[in-house]
Amino acid sequence: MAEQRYDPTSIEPKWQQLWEREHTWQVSNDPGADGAEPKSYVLEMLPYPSGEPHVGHLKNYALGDAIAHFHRRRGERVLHPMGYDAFGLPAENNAIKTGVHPRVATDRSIAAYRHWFHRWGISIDWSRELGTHEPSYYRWTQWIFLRLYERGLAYRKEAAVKWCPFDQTVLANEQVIDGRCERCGHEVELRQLEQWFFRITDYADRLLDDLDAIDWPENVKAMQRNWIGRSEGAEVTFRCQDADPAHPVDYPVFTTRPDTLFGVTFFVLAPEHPDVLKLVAGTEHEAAVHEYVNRALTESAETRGAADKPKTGVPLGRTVINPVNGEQTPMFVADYVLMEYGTGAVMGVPAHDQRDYEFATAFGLPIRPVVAPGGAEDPDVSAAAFTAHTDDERLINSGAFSGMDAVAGREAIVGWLQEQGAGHSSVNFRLRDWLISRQRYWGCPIPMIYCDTHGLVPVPDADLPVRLPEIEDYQPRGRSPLAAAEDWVNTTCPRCGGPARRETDTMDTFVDSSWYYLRYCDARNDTAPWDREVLGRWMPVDTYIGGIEHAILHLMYSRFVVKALADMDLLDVQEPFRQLFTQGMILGADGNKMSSSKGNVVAPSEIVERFGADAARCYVMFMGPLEQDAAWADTGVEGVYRFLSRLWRLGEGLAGAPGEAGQPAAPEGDALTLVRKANWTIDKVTADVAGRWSFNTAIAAVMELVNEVYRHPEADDGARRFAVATAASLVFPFAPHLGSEVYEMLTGRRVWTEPWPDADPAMLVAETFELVCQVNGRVRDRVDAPSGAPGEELEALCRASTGVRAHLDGHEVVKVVVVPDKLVNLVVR
RNA sequence: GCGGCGGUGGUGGAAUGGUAGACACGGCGGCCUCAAAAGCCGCUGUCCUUCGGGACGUGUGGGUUCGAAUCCCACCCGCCGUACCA
Repeated sequence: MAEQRYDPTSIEPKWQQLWEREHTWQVSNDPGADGAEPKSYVLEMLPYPSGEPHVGHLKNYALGDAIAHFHRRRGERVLHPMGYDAFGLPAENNAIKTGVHPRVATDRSIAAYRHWFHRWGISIDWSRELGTHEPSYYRWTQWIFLRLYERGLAYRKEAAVKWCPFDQTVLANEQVIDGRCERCGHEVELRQLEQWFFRITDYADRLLDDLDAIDWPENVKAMQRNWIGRSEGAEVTFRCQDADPAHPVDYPVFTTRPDTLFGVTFFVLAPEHPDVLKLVAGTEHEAAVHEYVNRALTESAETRGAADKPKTGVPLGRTVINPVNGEQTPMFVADYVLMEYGTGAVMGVPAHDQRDYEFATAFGLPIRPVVAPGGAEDPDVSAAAFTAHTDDERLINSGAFSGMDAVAGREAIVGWLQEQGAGHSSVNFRLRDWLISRQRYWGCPIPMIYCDTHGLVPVPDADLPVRLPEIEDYQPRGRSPLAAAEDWVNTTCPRCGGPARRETDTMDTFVDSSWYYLRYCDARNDTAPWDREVLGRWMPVDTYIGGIEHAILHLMYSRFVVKALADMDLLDVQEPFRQLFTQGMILGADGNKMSSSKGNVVAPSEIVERFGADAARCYVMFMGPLEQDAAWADTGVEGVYRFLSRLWRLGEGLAGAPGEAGQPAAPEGDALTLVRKANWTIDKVTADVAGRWSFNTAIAAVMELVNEVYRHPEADDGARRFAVATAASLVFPFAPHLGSEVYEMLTGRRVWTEPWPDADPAMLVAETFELVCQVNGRVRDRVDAPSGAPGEELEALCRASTGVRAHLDGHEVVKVVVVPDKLVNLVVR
């Protein structure tokens, strides 16, 4: 007889075809008559279709699939859909290079992704598939834009914006990394342009506060908190009278340290501050200030932003009045003050702020300490003083406030300012509004029209979608390529019918992906983006899985959009993603990030062809903790393949009399050992998958069970069959084809219709256990002891063991610690 | 600076105050074979050993505890995020 071998190339297509034919993973929006099954919405971040999927995708979707399968078999109605984030720059840049329409290249990639998701056996409800570039989808992206516009949450304004000279488009703050374009790495420039924004800053407080209510990794929450950057402090008004005594001008500043107001010795405006040039017009300082401002404005964000750069600036020859003591304080312009944060003006307190200290030192300005430990009169004003803080910080040199505790002093000073009308407590955020317009072709058109008579007019809902026109030339030229599509641009005003022009910018693709998980709930609705009631049956996403790189951008934008839609009474959740899981990266075998230039890229297609989808999937789950980065090892896949082969061969050897794979009634000897091990495995895998997402140890447990079956070839077939069927059942979420195959061989049934097994509590305990015998906390022996034996009995067994007796000689036992069913520790002197 | 995470065999990792190193890779030995592949079985933290066992061992130094990889304090190193944010 020829030896049978595990052959994934015949097993896997068989099950894939069956699942496709029977739409096995399709789920209805109708919960059914009883409606008793709890829902579970399991979602992996949708892919950007480019070329073919890589191993990171394999891990992402294998991971989510295991969760989806597990929940289904625990009796939940699971929504597990798929779509494509199809608009975006890479396809467009490729079009510029090759002349191939971005839609053609994108659809080709989508086909490849779809193919591989089938080939990997991912359990997707394909009836809800979508692409964000389809008019049936982006129609509703535009619809959402219009709703935001109506609420005043989408608006146009001119602002200094980040411009990528290579991609020829503006970028959101979040898309600028270290002063460079997130996509192409080119240094960004600042440009004064009129652009579309979403008013995400209106939601800053809620975006911050609601983080406490969601089950997300701490580092992601921390990153979002950081990005939102809430600072509590005060706004304080400094008045400038000497520029034009008849018309004094007030300059408010934001400070987190109002308690240091008496320590202000200078006052600084950002180079971009609109009043800088006005203040020096016609004075001896004008030339120097002009030169300084021009240099600052042309400097790249990266150079200017360097924190270790020495402080520079020039005096304005003007003064402002410090409201707390009436002092005339000299004004400067300096590039360490940023126009985009606070008011673009800063009060300089060199004794209590590192940057102000550096500036004061460079310009010979006085340094006046106003807070000191214990109220000391002559405190340290060196740089070291910034980091040394004590519990007892008191105000000094602060007029009537001197002697007060710093915290109380802060409140007192703000209260006084408020009475004088010179300030008030205030909260400042780092978060800026979301710049969403892009001067590029391959995106969702912004549904707005410019009419000569009526100005900005929204496209009526009935006219949606505003379709992306066909164009010949994708080359960006500082304005949207859409502007060249004259037939499309020229339209009529929806209000008066007069000649009008369309908005030619497209939306940031993060707008497309900020709501796709809502559309899945009701993906084929063509009268509305979703039915609110249907949405209510699925949202929020219970488990969201993706890479950490979206910690800020996508996840913050989605949270904003959901909150805005909730405020419009269009849906009923405040947060889109209840639980978030961020998976670690798969690195190349050399431990580096995979990249074609390093030649360390692992193509999942090759792995799947050589070892099968199940082995590939199991391996990426087995590599280590899912949230951790891990380096690829070919030998690791082989090891997992070996394990699956062993399981398959066991199933093959036992197949023949299906239907008898339940737990044997009264197993003994080897059979009992196997039945116990199987139940232990059920318990372990269930806890590892449900409780702590520890898939590597779950798979290891099934390996142990398989090894145990090999170790007991003489056990009766009933017990072996039970153990092997259990292994197949438990491995199914990770290796769905093999799990299905082996389970069917043994039982004739489909494993995914079987409920997730429950461990038999009676089989989780044995009549004896290995008692660990310790002396002074060190293991000296191990003996068999009856389970549930009383402490005295365990102590006696421990004292009697040879290993312990050798260490008891001539010593007095002063204490005995007994851990039932585990160990005895004798403490001796 | 600030915030988050981590440091365990040759390697990936396991161990949520109770047997450190599960499982897997790699390595060594054996069986099967004419041979190989595949497969199966055994050994594999370090050092010492009279072969019974013993000592040491989870970044470093302290502490708490009968007992610490795990908790506490201090420090060293690494990774990730963020930063002239007033």
